Amino acid sequence: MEAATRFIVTHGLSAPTAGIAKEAGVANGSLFTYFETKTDLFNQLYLELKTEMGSAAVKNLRPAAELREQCFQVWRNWTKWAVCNSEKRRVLAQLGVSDELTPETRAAAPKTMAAIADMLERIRANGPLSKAPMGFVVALMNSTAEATIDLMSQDSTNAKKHCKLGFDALWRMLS
Amino acid sequence: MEAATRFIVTHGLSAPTAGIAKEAGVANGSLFTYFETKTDLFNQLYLELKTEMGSAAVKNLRPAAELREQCFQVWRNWTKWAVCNSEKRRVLAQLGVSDELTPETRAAAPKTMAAIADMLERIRANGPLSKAPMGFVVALMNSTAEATIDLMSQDSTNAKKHCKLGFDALWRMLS
Amino acid sequence: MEAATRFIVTHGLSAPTAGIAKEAGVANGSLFTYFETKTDLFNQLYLELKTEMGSAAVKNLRPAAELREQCFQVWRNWTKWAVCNSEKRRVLAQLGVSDELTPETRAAAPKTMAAIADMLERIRANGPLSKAPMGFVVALMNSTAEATIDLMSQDSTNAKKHCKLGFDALWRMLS
Amino acid sequence: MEAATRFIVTHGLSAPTAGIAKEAGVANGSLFTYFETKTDLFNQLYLELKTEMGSAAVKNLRPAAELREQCFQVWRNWTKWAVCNSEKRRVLAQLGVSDELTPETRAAAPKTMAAIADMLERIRANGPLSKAPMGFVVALMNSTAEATIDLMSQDSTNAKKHCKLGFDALWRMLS
DNA sequence: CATGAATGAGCGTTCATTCAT
DNA sequence: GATGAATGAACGCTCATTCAT
Repeated sequence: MEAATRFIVTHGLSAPTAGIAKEAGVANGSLFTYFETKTDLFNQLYLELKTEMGSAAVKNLRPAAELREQCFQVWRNWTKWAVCNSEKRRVLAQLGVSDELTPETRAAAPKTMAAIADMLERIRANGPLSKAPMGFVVALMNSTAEATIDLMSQDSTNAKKHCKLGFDALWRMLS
Repeated sequence: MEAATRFIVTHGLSAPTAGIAKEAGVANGSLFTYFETKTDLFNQLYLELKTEMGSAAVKNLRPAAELREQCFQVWRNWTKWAVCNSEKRRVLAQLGVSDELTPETRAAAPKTMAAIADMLERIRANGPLSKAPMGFVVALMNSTAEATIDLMSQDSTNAKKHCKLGFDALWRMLS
Repeated sequence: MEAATRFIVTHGLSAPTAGIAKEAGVANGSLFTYFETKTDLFNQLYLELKTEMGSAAVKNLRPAAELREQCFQVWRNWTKWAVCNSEKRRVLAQLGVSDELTPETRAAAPKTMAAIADMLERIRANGPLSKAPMGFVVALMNSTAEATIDLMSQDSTNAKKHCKLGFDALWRMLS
Repeated sequence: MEAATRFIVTHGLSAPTAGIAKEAGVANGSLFTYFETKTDLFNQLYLELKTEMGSAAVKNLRPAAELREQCFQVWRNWTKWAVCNSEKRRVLAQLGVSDELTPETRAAAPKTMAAIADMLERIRANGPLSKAPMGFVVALMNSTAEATIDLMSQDSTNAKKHCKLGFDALWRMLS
């Protein structure tokens, strides 16, 4: 899967399975010992990366802390992971918009970020978006994060500042 | 190009050129009279759709009006166009993340929304994002719009309300 | 199709489509311009050969002649065609037992030999097989012909004699 | 080999060796401890089935009995075995026409039915086929048997009657 | 310029066979 | 001897692109 991530970053989702196998140092046929089809590989990879990202985001989370502080912690974790794992993030983005993901995968994806959704739910409840659907709020957070991560990656010297900048923007929206 | 849009929506970016040609009612070979390669078609299509969207967004814009009102007008135009032209929007999204777009195309894309960028520039100047790079602000507006449009499409009965909801969220971020 | 026949004779039904295409002097992809799939090619080829054989068998048939004479004429035509077109016959045999033929093809096959079946029907009516199902009588004739053709091919010097020998055996069975 | 028979019936001769091994309850690699190649397995299987059929056909044969009666006994044995072992018969048929059988196997095959050939030889000697090659007579008997077995299998209620019907047809040819 | 048959490189996948354990 | 993961050649089929008409 690491090999797949590496190879997809440079060759896109149309990367030949043979190339992925080679990158992994195995014969092309061997790939199909582990994944029934290329699509299957993509789906598993997507969930693995998504889960990793979700786990990274909730590290060191103190449930007792203030909501704003909790959220900022998640934000810091999340953006840091994305900046440090830009390949994984890029592949995640590509897979997310591809039409290779099965409905099952799409359905399983939100569960990897359930803890964050819970937190967001509590934030939303008392703010201006109290009547907006959760999906919308999640989408807003997601896309604000994406923009922030892009900015942090482009100008990594000021990464910390940008991180805060993005979070403040998010918080203005939510509360 | 209309045919391409229609066909790509249902078949994805891997749609055979022969299929696009058939949808357009011409011979498969004829397609290559107008576009050197499939990639070329994609690039031209992307710019055309982007331009159309940009033009739609600035319709009826009154430069004399208040900034907030101007921005809301753009927002209404934009989201309405996207809801009414969901096929075009979908294709635009697919092309945007594809690795078929040339650097030239990516460079030319912002110019289609120059008027909006100008407006955004003025809004930003006096707000909390005054020190953030323009690209970041544009990305925020873009992604907020995307989320809003999704919401409006899913629940079109309350489209107007959702449009306002999204705009308010955006405005909170920007000012 | 001629090329397919030639190539299948030497390589069996597992002959690569690329080989068939090359034998035909076209690119491997071109084969699929004419036949949707390899299976499709096999089905069409089967019916073509079967039809050709059926047509050959009923050449110069005089409906006014005695039944025995008519039958002998068919027999002579049939065995001669088979001996002269041993490649086609061999491919026909291979296709006949393969599991590539669709039910449609199997259903269409008897129609190519309808005239012979009619004749056989009249012969059977007054003989010892009057109560046997037509399918059985057809199978008997078929297999007797096969054995005869093999004999004629192996020892072509006495082909004519063998042809008569086979026919007499058939006639003894039928009448 | 039983497993191979079972598996080939449902999957054809292109059945994966892995499938055959699984059906036999052994690891896929183990299959190659007993058979050097897949072709080798096919050849051995063919001879085994052929031998079994030949043995079944000559059961309870009384050399003292009249030729016709002896032949009928063989005929009854043979058709009964084939009807009761339709899987084996089907596989035998598939193997017989496949191009996997080596010349050695083809050469060894007749020996499995030597006793029947002997009997047939004596029948032929005094009949209308006295001058026909033995191979031809064997082929006739074979194919008549095949047709009869098919009929018996399709309409097993009247199996006995069909058996007699087929034998009478054969006998008319031979004597 | 329009056509559409022809091209052939390239892909995902299969499977007989090997071999380290 | 038994295992089953690993192998890699081979296959059927697709499709962007070409070009003679």
